[in-house]
Amino acid sequence: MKTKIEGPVRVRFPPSPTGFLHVGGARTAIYNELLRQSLGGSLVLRIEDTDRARSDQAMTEQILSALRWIGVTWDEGPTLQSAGVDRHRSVAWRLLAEGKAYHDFVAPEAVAAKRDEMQKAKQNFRYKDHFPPPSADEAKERMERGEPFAVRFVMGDEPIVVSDIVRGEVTFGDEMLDDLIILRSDGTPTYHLTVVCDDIEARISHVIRGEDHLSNTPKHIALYRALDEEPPVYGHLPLIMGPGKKRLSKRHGAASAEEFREQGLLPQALYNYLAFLGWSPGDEREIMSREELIGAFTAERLGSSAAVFDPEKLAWVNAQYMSGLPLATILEHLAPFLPEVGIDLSALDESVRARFEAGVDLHRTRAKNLIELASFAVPYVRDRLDYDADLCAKFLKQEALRGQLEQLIEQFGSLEAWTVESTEVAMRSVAEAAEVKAGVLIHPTRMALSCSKAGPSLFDLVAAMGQEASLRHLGHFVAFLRANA
RNA sequence: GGCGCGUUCGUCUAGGGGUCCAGGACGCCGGCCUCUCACGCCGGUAACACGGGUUCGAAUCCCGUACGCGCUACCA
Repeated sequence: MKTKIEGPVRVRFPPSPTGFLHVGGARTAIYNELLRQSLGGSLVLRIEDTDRARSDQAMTEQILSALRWIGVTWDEGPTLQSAGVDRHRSVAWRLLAEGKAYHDFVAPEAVAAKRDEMQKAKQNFRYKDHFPPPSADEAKERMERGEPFAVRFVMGDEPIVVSDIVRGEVTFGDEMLDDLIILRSDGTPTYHLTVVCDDIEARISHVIRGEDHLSNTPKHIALYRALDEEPPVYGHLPLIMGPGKKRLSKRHGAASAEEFREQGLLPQALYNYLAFLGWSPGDEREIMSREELIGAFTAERLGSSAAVFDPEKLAWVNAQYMSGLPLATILEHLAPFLPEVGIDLSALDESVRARFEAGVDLHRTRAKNLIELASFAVPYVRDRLDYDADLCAKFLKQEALRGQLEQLIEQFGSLEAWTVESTEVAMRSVAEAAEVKAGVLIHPTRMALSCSKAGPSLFDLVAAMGQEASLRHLGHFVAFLRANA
């Protein structure tokens, strides 16, 4: 039975600052945001930094930055899980005092040995079947002797039913229900204790997380009950896989949001693509903005089977945004990639800047990403271009071409109106006078203006470049042909 | 080993007993457009994991098998 969700909701996204924001995590964040935005309520961001050794401030910043880049917004936090350690510990003491947890003096090695033994005998292993809790007196005595101990939570034997938004009711029988450590012998709380405590503390109503936590959920529910708290509504998302439904890793291309950012993808595209990995609006829309997704999102439509991450489809979605977003938005996202190709926007005067923007607008439909777009923009701002003799080999061999291009320069130079139409008329008349097909002039001209054999329709290119820059490049190109003939 | 989850074109998915000889999208192939390359447009390719049931009728419900993934930590 799927549970219908009603708002307002209090949801959370708790990344560990131990690395980059994985696409799976990014998608979890997106669904939580979509749920919160569509139903009202709050999304709280919590940094799970209890594993101090592997966490640091830079990593946390990295994750926040990736979240902001992709366009996920949150209402509360980021709060640090590490700030609640005393609270977590006192909850463990409380459970101990209420007899819902006990002191565990068994050495980890002894447990591991037993586990291995059972594993070899192909038997199910449960801690509580082999290591009975110490009596109160024994525990007291051993504590006084200074023996190290962990705190273990008592799991009942009653089956626990998880009512999951995406999977319906999932029952866990007693084979899986085992006493679990909530406080390590060094006094630090374990994950299961901390999530439950923090979700209670933040009054979380809905926990939407990865499927890897589904089997952990009965433990969490037991903890809620032991603390006399109502468990949240759960929803476990299928995992994002690599090719062949194997675990997704860097080997399959990018696996983190940061990498896509560096590759020059638009965040709108990643957001859109990720939202569709495991969810669909039910109609035939594929390209939906964050706002449209918020309007259409319902948790009931979340899928339950694992999806393979497909960089090719992401590339297509990206291309849709490259051509569909307002120019100003493209320009904004393009800015960080400009220094790489030697463009300093602040140093450009107004006319060059206008030329640059016209060029970006003209090339955006054929650039796969922002890196490519940036390089396409170079000829619009640079005074002189460097031509490649190999690429131009064909033009170098055409002796008549130089003279024809000079004719063209003359014609272009005398044009009063510089438009797609006027330049085309001028070029065709030069071609006609020289008794060659227009293509004979069009291709070298494209090369002269863009250093490339392929590109936009030539007259669009010429119009965007403007008269002055077009003539200048053409002049340089003829000189280049002469010098290398 | 135990337990849990999953399985529709290569990939993302629609579908939830008859309207499905299974629809859309990416990819791939072909065509149109054309000064090139893209975009766009048109067409094609290709799937209900397997086996049993239930039913007049199953992609849809039930059981089993296979495969994949997850959990089974003093990791999170």
